[in-house]
Amino acid sequence: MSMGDARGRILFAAEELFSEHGFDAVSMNAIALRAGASKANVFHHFSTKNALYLAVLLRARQEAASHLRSLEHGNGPFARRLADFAGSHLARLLEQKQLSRLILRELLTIGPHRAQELAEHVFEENFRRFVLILRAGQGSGELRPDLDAAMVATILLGANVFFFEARTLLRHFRDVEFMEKPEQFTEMLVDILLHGIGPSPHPVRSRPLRGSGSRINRDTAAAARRNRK
Amino acid sequence: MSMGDARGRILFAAEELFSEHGFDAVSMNAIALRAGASKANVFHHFSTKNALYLAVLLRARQEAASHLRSLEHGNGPFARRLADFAGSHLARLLEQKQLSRLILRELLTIGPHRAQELAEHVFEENFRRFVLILRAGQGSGELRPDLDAAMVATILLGANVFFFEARTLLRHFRDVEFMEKPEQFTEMLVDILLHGIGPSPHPVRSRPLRGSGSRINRDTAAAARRNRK
DNA sequence: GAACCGACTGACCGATCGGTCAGTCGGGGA
DNA sequence: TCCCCGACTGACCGATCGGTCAGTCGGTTC
Repeated sequence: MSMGDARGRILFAAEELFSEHGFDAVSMNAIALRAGASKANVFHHFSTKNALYLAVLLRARQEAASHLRSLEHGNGPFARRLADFAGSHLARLLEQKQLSRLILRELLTIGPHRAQELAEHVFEENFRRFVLILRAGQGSGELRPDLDAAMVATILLGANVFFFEARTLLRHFRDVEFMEKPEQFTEMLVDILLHGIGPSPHPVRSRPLRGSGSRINRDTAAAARRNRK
Repeated sequence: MSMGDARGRILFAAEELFSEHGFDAVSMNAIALRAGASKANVFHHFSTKNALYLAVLLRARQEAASHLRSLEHGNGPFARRLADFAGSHLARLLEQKQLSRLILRELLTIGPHRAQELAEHVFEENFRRFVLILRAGQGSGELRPDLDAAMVATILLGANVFFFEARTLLRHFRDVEFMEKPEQFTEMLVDILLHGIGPSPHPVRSRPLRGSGSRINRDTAAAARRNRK
């Protein structure tokens, strides 16, 4: 929790508050209080409120980029890589929920100009990497070649993001039972995607992902977690 | 633009500003200016800033509920109903982007308590209605019975919401070509879902989803034919 | 006409906002 | 020893915040 230097504590407090309440709802005084510093000291380390916000955002981006870069381990079968990616991505959203919310908030606020910058410098690299995985799957015949790979990527990411951002809502729906089990969500998501994506004339449902029985393998998410560390 | 009474103009201005910048970033003065009224008059019609915000939010909810209720016309084949639902939902997100953003903003802010209220009073009804459509599809054999219907609903809604909220970003990605054509997005989405959802050995592929057998899915139709053999 | 109404306004309130400033303090280099 | 520098503070600034208030105005009712 408490980092040694005040600067770190300020950044941490700002990250918490900004992600929880948004930029305008958080005062520099509140940040200083939570960080255990004086307001003037906050301005000593960060020249303006906006500079502090940008510093927090920068950390979020770097964190996101570095983490997603670690997902490149993939040489296994396509289904496995897909499940790994989906599981890791969702797990990361949930683990770093403050940063995730921060970025989702940004998404709602930014205009076209900042969007382009954000797209090019931060997200496109990861998105493209994912798309390339999918294209590789198409090339090797493990994925329907007529599909738009970016489309598939969008669906998968969208499902994960929606799971994350609407989870406090979905949790209350009678029909929803998977909210407390992200791994199960990932598993079902990949199952659904695969059988829509699979190239074979018959759905590949009978073909096991990892050589176990006909049921969708229950431990892909666990495998993803294992692979990550 | 200009509605007759000042109260209406205030509500309209508030809706614009709140959805664009968020609650805390908008001052009552700004709302009054945009509405062409004095700040005191705004307080004459709405006792507090929060009351005004709630009034805007209430309108958004009612609007959302009434519109989704109009989607219940469904007696056609399952694939058609699914495409209709997805298409209408996405179209509505894009048409009413101010209200949509408003609600997405709320989702990021609310705590568990307000979430429950919001869930029960506004969204669950629509969500459940959609789930029932899916369950009906399962009952009539048009949809894989082993799937969690709520899960399928979440994926579809998530894809649409993500399309909406990330569209300023996605538009800049080289791999993404469908951002300017929501109908094409819906079509591909439903295609992917259907072939993952269809009952196992022979997926039900209803003919054209939308009235005209348009050029739209020459690729996907070809793939469907390929998959069938 | 008098009495009353809701719509509406400008001037004003205390609180809080982001940001500044002069100055205190402790540690390290000369 | 002196000096300097970065971390840090409390007191303070003008601007703006949400909200109040006394009062004006045009229309309706008796």
